[in-house]
Amino acid sequence: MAAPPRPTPSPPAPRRPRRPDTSDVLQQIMAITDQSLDEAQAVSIHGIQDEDPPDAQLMRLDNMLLAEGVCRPEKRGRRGVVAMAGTATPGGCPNDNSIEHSDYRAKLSQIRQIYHSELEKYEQACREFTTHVTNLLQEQSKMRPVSPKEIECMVSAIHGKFSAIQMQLKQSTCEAVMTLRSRLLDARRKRRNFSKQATEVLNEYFYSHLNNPYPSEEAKEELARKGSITVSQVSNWFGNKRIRYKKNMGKFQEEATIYMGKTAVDTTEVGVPGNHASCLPTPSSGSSGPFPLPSAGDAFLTLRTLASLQPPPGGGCLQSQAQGSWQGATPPPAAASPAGDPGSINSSMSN
DNA sequence: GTCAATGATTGATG
DNA sequence: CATCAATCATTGAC
Repeated sequence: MAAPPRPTPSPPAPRRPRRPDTSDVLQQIMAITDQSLDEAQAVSIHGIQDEDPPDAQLMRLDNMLLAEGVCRPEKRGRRGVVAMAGTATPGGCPNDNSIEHSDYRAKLSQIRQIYHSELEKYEQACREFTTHVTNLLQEQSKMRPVSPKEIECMVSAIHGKFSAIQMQLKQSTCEAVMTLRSRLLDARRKRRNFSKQATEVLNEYFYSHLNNPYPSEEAKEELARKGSITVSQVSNWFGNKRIRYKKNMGKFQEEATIYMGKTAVDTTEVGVPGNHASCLPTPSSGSSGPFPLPSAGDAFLTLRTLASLQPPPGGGCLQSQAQGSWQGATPPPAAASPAGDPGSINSSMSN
């Protein structure tokens, strides 16, 4: 209340990438043509160079455009893009993202097209202007002596100007790509609800391992496969679930009843049902009896209801499971305890 | 538009 | 590095 707990991260300021326009280019060219020859001469190569050494910057831009797959027109820019797309997704590329990625690729391709057509225009303009100026100088040579050196100087001055413009183009392109990337690829806060199948699988695991809802890496992979999500999504889900369940168990009672009943039925009726129940590895330390049964924590109060709703039909350890100490003050359960296994449904029944 | 649910991110911790 | 806790940001129901 006193102070906002977290300063809102810089708002995603809707920056509009400034794309070089043809009119922009024309203006630049006009600016050049407006210059008297003397002025143009003054801005000779070295003049430009020590004004702002473009080498390093230009190289950076070039590298970046190359990396982004903007350079090398249609020459299989795919590789670069795909590789980059991969890096933007921590822990693998979920099928889910492919939509955004194709969107991204489409837009990137647009940018690439614009970039190349602009570049082409610049180059052509540069060539034309150069010939124009040389012609002019040749005309002048009829009136006065024009040294080849003077021509050379002029030409390089023009090229210098045009490469400065090109640099702007590259810069703008880089900016555009970055913006696009942060919008589409980094999809950080993009959220899509999991499929029913996924939540089902996750909830089943969660409630059947309520005494130790910490799936091992293997279990996470299995869950991820079954729910068609990524392992990190599974981890996120369990992280959220544990906390939210702990915070407000009352709210989850119904859900718990459903899923615990489900798994109980599954396991009691068929033992190992036709499915691959045994494929889901028990939690990292699960099978070896992870939990010292608590002396009835607060979990008991809410879960008592469960117990009455769900009379243990032989797999009656549901409720004791649910009192697992992970809800308590000492969360990290991974430290295997010597205590006997209260009996997770999976391990006890499927064994 | 409001609001709860929920997936993702972040910073702290061991 | 996995997890917790707080928070953000989107979704979907109303």
